[in-house]
Parts: sequence; structure tokens; C-alpha cells
Amino acid sequence: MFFYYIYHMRKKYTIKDIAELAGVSKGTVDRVIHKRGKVSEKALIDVTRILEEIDYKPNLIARNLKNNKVYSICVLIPDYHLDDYWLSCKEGIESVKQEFASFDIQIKTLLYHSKDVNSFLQKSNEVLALKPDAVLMVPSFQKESETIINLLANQDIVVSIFNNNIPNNKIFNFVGQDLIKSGRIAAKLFDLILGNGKVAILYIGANFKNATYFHEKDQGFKEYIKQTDTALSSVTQTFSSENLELELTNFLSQNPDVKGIFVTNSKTYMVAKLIKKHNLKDIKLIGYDLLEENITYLKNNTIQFLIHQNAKHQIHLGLTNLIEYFMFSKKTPKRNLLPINIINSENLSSYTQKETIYE
Amino acid sequence: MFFYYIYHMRKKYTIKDIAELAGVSKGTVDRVIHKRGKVSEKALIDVTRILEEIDYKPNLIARNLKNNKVYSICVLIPDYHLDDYWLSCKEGIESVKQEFASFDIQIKTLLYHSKDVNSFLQKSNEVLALKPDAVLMVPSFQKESETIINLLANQDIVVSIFNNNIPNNKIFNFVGQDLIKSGRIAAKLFDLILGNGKVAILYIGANFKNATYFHEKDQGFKEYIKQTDTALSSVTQTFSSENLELELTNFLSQNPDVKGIFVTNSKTYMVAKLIKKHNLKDIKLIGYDLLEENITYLKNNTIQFLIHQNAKHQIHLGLTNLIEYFMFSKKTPKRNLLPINIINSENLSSYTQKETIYE
DNA sequence: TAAAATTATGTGTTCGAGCACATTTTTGTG
DNA sequence: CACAAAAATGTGCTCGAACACATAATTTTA
Repeated sequence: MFFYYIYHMRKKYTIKDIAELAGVSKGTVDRVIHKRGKVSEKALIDVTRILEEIDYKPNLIARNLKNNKVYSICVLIPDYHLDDYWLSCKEGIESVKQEFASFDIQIKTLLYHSKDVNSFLQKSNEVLALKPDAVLMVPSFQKESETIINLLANQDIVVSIFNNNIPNNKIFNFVGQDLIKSGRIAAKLFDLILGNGKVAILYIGANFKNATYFHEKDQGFKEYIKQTDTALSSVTQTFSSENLELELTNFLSQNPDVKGIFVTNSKTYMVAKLIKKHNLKDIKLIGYDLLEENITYLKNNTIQFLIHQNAKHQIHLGLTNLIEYFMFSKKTPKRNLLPINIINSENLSSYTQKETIYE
Repeated sequence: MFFYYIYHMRKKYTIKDIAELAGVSKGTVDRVIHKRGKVSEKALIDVTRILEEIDYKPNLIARNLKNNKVYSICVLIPDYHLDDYWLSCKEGIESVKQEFASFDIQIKTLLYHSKDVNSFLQKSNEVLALKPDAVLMVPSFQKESETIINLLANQDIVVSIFNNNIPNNKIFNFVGQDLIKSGRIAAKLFDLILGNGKVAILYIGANFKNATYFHEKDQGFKEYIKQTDTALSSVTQTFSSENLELELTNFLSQNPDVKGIFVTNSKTYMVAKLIKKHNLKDIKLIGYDLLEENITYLKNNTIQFLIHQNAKHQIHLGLTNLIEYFMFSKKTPKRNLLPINIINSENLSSYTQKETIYE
């Protein structure tokens, strides 16, 4: 007959327990734990030994209860009314707000025009004036972002970024994807479905020089071609969103051997619309993000694959990293590189369904 | 000039605040909140009004501090020494243990032989004897699992399951994937890379009648063929792991038109090994799970795609659901259907890399 | 109407960590 | 040795919710 009383273990050791074990008071234990000094060598040794022996972990709940501060976080992102890509960030923020509704956390969202530096600067200054405890931002404009990040850091405001990375060692945490890998993945998928032929790598929008993501994805795609024995080739081209139809039609008539199109951002539906309109059935299409319009074309097989950048997950993780750092002194990696999800018409619903199916 | 003082909001309302606002004592507020009765109608109305007005949310940290119970959870899963598929569960348990190291949570793992009902029953009885607060289990044997779940539920032990679902309304939470969708996804992928031809749907192992996952994936695959205008066809076949080489070789010589093989479980590498050995380059292969051996064949292009069931994520979510329910009375959905990840050689590393890149 | 029973309300302690402050012990100096 | 200064140690309160227990107000019963 076995006795399982071992399983129902005692409560965790508290500071009081440790004090008793070491034959000192809890004040001394506290000083040892926090290295506040003013402790005799003997007491230091005794307490340290016991701490190690029992692998003491402080009760984070009790610790946080005492620290009753209202933490404020500013979220600075492109206006989601102007570009559907950012719409999912709104959901991400809402879900974090709900998740931490019982805690003293204040989240304020500021939106800037993603194409307008001045708007970005203006909103950044508003953030500075608010003096929050932390800022989570999308650094759309590299140079200006650098400046703002430095200003914030100088005021001891914790700064995290997501979506795209910029080099700055003052940044607390970055959440995003490896965009070079992302380009490689697109290449691999074309390799599988085409076998050979030319793929056009497209940038759609204004000011592609600022769009570092485009260059990295382009680089990844070409890297794949170079490093593997694929029969694929590629051609890179940028287009404006306004004149896409004309520009793309011209491009395709000049490049009749293009068998695949890789759209490096969420504007994939624009190309899909034209493929559908001109009945270019033979052209395979891979792009980014689960926008409503993209999903429609994915479902009717105009788009073969979408790569899911999951902005919602990104902002969610960025925020929880900050909150758990403040609330529970949780350590956070400098970088969180999220998985790069390959989406087709069949696994799509497994990503978009609500996770909460209550009875 | 704007003043942002509104932003730096006051602390959340406490029971004491509410008591003052309602002109009663905190004891009365507490009785109203917990519906303990012994409150006059007037006080009830006053306090309820204020609670609603300020949308009171109790401080979960303070609440939990008082409730200082050591929660014990048993994990009952197949022995990961016998089948690599379950190995990732070990990591999942470890990461949860680390995550909640500062809390009073005890997790005990019990392993059974996934092919041996008696082993399952024996370990189940050990779990019953341990009288934990909750059990997270893989219900490998449907009938026996039902019995155990009922026994546990009768003892007021919370039961969650993951990996495969069984119908039982006493189950607290199920984490897994939609396996019919999973089969559809495989079909879609073959559709894209083959265009047409016959795909063999394989089950490898003993006792396929117990493997409900196989039937669902098979069903999903065939559903896709039926519902779309694909030129694919399929043939379903079961094999033993011991005689796979002989059986599969025979099967392929009798079915020379098979252009793709869909292995419905993690034993995909076994088929890959034979494809490689007999140099059957033209056969495309899709299977399940990121086992070391599967990854090798994915990287050298013997396997085209792996569908990632992410047992680690499943057990992690199953455990955190239980812990957050106990610790913070967090509500949990009856079902968590996880995304079905499509993995190829290029996005693989984005799933397997450690998420923690500390400075 | 007074005492008893019932109901309503208020008070005080607990949980564990953290920190300010009080007290004790040790060391240094004339 | 006395006494001050410094170092070491101990004590007690706080955070917010929960709950046991004490007290007050009201109703019932003799």
C-alpha cells in the first residue's frame, strides 16, 4: 500500500519561514534577498544557504499587492481607419484590455497617418507629453523613430516596438517576424507549385524606400533561388496603388513569362482583382495578411497562399510583455520572433475563428 | 494648450471606496458582492448601484493572496519514452512549471503505455488515489476514459483533455485541432502541388480502430475531393509499423498511379525513409508533426509539408487554462481549437526556435 | 414592555513581501 | 571604561479581499 501524502506538498516557503530556519528576523532575510547590505557576514551566509537550499521564489502576488501603482502605456500605431492591415491591432489592444481589466493598467492608443511623417511626429510629441510608463510603437519612419525613442528613453519611459525592427539598444522588446525568412517561404511555395518559371516580386504603394520589409522579403526570395537548385527566377518591380491596373498590365505584357506574382504586403487583393478581371488563370499569387478582401480571393483560389503576419498577435505580445514586466517583474527577451504562418483556403478558418467558444 | 492629467487616472476602486460611497461598511459591500445575504434592501440597492456605476472589478491579486491553497494537477499522457510524438509534451509541462514557479501549483506527470489499456487503467487509478484538484489527460481509450472521467468528476476533480476529444459534458476544457479540417488541408496541398492524380491516405501502427484521428483526417481528405472540382483521387490503406517496408512496397507496385502519400500521423519519416531508399522521387509526401526524423526528411525535400499539431502548445494551454481558473477564477472556453500550421522546410525554423533570446 | 431571537452592520485579522522605523549589538575613540 | 558612532537586527504597518467574529438594530415572543 502506497501513501501519497508526499504529493500534497506543503505551501511554498515564505520569508518568515526562511527567517525562522536561519534564526534571524524577516527584515534580515529581506535585506539579503534585495542585497540592501547592513547584514553581518554570518547572517548573509546562513540566509543565502537556506535560500539556495529551498530554491526560494518570492510570491509575486504578494509582492505586487504592495506595489499599488497605476501603470500607463501608450500605443502609437498607424491609423487603422486608413489601412485595413492595422485593423487587427485594434482587436489585439481590446483583448489585452479585457485580459487585464482587474489590474491597474491604463492603455491609450494614438493613431498616426502611416504615410505622413508630420502626423507621426505630432502624435509622438503627444505621447511624450503624456509621460506614460511605457510606449509600444510601430517605428514606421526610421530616422524620426530613432529620435523619439531616444527622447522617451531619456525620460525613463520603457519603449517597445513591433511589426518592423530598427536598430536601437534602448528598445525594451521587439515583436515581429523574420522577414528574410518570410521571403524565402514565398519562394519555397512557388518552387513547389510552379516547379520552374519566373516570379515577379512586387511592392505596391508609395515611398518604397521607407518600406524596409519589402527589401528584406525581396532579399529572402532571391537568397532562396541562389542557395537551392530551384528552376525559379525572379524579377522585382514596384508599383503605385493608384495606377496599379495600367502599370501591372504593361509590366505583364512586357514580361509574358511571369508565372507567379509575390506581393510583399497586404495589398495582395489588388493584384488578385486584376488577375480575376483579366482572367489570368495561369498566374499563381502569393501575398500577405488575412484582410477581408484577401480572404475572398484566397477562397476562390485566385490567391494560392497568404503569409500571416498576425499583427494582432504581435501587438498582444508586445503589450503583455510590458504589463508582465511591470506587474510581475517578468523577464522579457529583446526579440520575439513569431512563427510565420502559411495560410491557404483550408486552414484559414483555424486561424480566424474566435478562440472562445463558451457553453 | 492641453492638459493630460485626465490620462493619469486614479487607482481602481476598492471595497473600502465603495463602502464609503454607499455609506456602509466594507463588510456589507462584501456581502453584497458575494451574495451572502444578511443585507437590508436599502443597502443592497445602494451598493449594487455603485458597483454597477463604477464597473467594479475586484483586485485578483489581493483576492488570490488570501486564498492560499496549494493546487495540485495531475497530467496523464502516453509515455513519451515510447513515442517521440509525446516528447514535446514534456517541454510543455516544464515551461508551465517554470512560468508558475512563484505560485503554489503542484504538477505531477503520470505516463501510460499508449497501446496498453491496462497501463492506462492502472495509471488512472493512481491519479484517483492522488485526489488532485484537477487532471489534464489524453483520453486514448474512449470507453475507459469515459469511466475515469466520471469517477474523477464525482470526486469534484476538474478534468480537462487534449489531443483528441471525446463527448462528455463533465469535461472542463478540451484543447486540440479540428481533424477533419486537418485532412482537408492535406488534400488542398496535394491539389496545389500535384494538380491531379491519386493520393494514398495511410495509417501506420497497430489497432487503427482506436485511432479516431485517422478516420477524421481521412474523412476530411475525401470531403475536399468531393466538394471541390479537384482532379485528385484517393485510396485509404492501413499498415503495421513492423512490416511497413514490405507492405508499402507491395501496395505501391499494385498502385503504380499513386503520386502522393498522406501519412495521417507522426510516423511520416518511416515512409520518407523508404521513398529515399527506393528513390521514388515522384511521390510527394505530406505528414504530421515536427519530430527530429520528420524534420530531416522535410529539409532534404523528401517530405513536402508537415502539418504541425503542436502537442506542446496544446498541453501548455490545457494547463494554463486550469491554473488561471484556480488562481484567478478565469473563465475558460469548453473547446480551444488551435490553428493548424502548415510547415515546409523554410518556415520550420520560425516554429522550432526558442522564443527567448535574452541579451 | 422586557427579554429573547433574528437580522443587519461593523471591526479586526489574515495572506506574503516590502520598507520605514525602532531597537539592539558591535566597534571605535578619548 | 564610558560614551558616541556605526552596524546589525528586529518590529510593525501597508497593500485589497475575504471571512470570522463582535456589536448594533430590529422584530418576535412571553
